[in-house]
Amino acid sequence: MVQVIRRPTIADVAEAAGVSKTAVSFAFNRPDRLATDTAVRIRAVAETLGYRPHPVARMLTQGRSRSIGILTPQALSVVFENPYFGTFTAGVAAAAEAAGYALHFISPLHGSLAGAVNRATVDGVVAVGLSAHHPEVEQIRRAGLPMVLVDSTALPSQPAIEVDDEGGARAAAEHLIGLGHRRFVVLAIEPPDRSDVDDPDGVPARRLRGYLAALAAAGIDLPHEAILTSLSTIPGGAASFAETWDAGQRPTAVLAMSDAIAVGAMRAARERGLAVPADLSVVGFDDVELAYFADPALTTIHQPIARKGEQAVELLLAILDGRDGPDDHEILATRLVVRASTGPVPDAVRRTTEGGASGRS
Amino acid sequence: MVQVIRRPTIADVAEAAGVSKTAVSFAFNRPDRLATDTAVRIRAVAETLGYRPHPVARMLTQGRSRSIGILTPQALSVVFENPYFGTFTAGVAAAAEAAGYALHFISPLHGSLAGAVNRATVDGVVAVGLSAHHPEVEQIRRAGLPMVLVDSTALPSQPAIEVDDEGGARAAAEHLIGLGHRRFVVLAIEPPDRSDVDDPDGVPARRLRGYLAALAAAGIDLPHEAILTSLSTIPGGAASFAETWDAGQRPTAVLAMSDAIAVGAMRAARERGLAVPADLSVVGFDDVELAYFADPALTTIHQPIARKGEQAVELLLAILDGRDGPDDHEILATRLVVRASTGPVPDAVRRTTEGGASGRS
DNA sequence: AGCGTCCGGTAAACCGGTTTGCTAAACCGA
DNA sequence: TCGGTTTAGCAAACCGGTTTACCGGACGCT
Repeated sequence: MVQVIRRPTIADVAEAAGVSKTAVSFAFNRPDRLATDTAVRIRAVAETLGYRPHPVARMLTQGRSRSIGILTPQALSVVFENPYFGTFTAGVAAAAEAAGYALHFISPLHGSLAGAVNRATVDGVVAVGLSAHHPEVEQIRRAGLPMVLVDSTALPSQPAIEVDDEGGARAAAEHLIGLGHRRFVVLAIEPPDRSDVDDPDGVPARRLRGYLAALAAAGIDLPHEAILTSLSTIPGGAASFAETWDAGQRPTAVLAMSDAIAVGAMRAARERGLAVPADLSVVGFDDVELAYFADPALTTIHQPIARKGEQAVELLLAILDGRDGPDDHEILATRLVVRASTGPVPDAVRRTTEGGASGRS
Repeated sequence: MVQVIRRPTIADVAEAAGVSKTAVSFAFNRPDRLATDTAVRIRAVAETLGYRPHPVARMLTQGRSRSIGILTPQALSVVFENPYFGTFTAGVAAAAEAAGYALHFISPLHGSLAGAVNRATVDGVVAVGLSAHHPEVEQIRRAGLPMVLVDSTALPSQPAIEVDDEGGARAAAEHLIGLGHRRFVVLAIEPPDRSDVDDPDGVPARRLRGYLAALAAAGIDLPHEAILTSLSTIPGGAASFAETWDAGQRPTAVLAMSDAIAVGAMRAARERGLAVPADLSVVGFDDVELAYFADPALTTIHQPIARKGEQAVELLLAILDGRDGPDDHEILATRLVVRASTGPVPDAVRRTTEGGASGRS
């Protein structure tokens, strides 16, 4: 005969202590409503029974879960490989913990982000990298779940934390132009979802606009084939650079949309006998720890990653508490950090291309 | 007059469709129990009302949350700063997502891990870096929550995924000893909780045992003051090395318990005019991406970080499904990866200390 | 003594779903 | 025509808590 272990319920405790369920509930949540010794006795009984209030039942009555969701358009297993996300999450966690909220990660389960959201027991959501006109976003809004967008242009009615990606990208390109470079290759981030490839609000599109604006201002044309796309990983960046180089393109400077891609490009370049920055300049984006410790240290665009996470949660909590409306948009600044991966265009190249404008060899 | 937006319940849908709550529930969960056209009609009504079943209510009746918890003894904001954790989490997420489970992070809220656990709506827990005899662990077990331990020696009755930390540490020390080093400093990881400082099952203690075993076998004594402790971060490692160096100790080799600490030590060493590995050899632990891209590339002990996360979840799910008992222990291997941060002991030092045994100057 | 308050505690409704009988009508074969 | 089997749908119980409304007794005051 198997001893069935059933978790004790509030009714079990009530019976064992000879009181009502109400009394047990009060003993835990409103001890002032009970005589001190009664409350103590009830808690003692509960302790010996190993009782702990069922969190789900508690949630149901209170209507709050005291946890917030992080919505990612990609599987967590890929997203967490990116150190950028770790830093962002640290910021999110700092603000959430300070307010006593736990973190719940929501990623497309079995391909359906909407389905995952419906399963999730959260009071609100921070969505990262999901554009405002995304169908999922619309569905979540309809479900009445408060949400703050990150890394996506804000809609008027949709709260969001914005970063000046375009300005940062412009600064990156201007830096290289100032060093005399005129043959570029852009290593872009591949959007997680095919449908987002041309999303004008997405981070890739915003950064591309910044690059192109600076290049155009300098009279430089960037041919279509000088824009390569890959996942924001070191291998992804390496593959992109390898593809363009092996196809015969001979850029002197690489505009990478993430530090991971930049480091991958440097690796692929080194494998092809190129010295950075003597033969090739590389500038990344994000300024993660990797950028500082890469060899050579990576020139990149700094953005306040952790701060972004904190702000998103703070805004979300403000909305949850009714302290703030959905129309609060803040734009965080970016800035160029010059390290060792960028330098003047090689003399040999300068002589052959003086006045040239193409990124092709 | 404010329009109060109340989320529609199953009763609202039932009324609007002119059926019972049961019918609505069946329309979603057991369409075969209903006439096809009725089910279709009900779902249409639900759609126009914007109804989605309340996940908490659903959990309550089904008794499952379809999410698993990650228990960390430190605040998430510090834990996520560590790239090691990102990789581990990626492994956890891969296995969890494959099985349709979401991830819920549980960290000590307001200092109480037990309190946080009680709030959490999870089917099971993966606890990282929590020793089996920790009071919190005992409490969770009593609460009947299935749990798998990681980075902690297993108790017979407590399922766990183990890594051969001691063997790895021994290999690290033997590598340096083989290069002729005899003056060491150990940069240890500071346990999150003061009460865990002397936990013999913890990762720091296991790695220290490995170091000491190798040193003892070579007849080398490690003085007490040659063991420094810090958080497992780059600044932490830098501070530790600075402290020991500035106190006058002159080691030729550093045994760092994590790659982050190792990189921090290299940084502090460089600031003090030391060349790695010419003047100082450094070996890390974990083999995170940082180790590969550090300058110089870090010699370290590789452990299968992501795989560890996957295995932990797989074991947990097996227990949840009743497919497996709590007595399944697997020990994952570690191995030395030699890169550029270690080299032979400097000649000058060798001459002066031939036969010496101390880590002091 | 009589009246109003406070104290300690309880019964029952409620949160929003799922699941278990049960019933009435439709269907079916002999 | 009639008993037996499906079929379609419903009422009510249930999950495990919280919260509201109420009640009896002790206390304090005039």
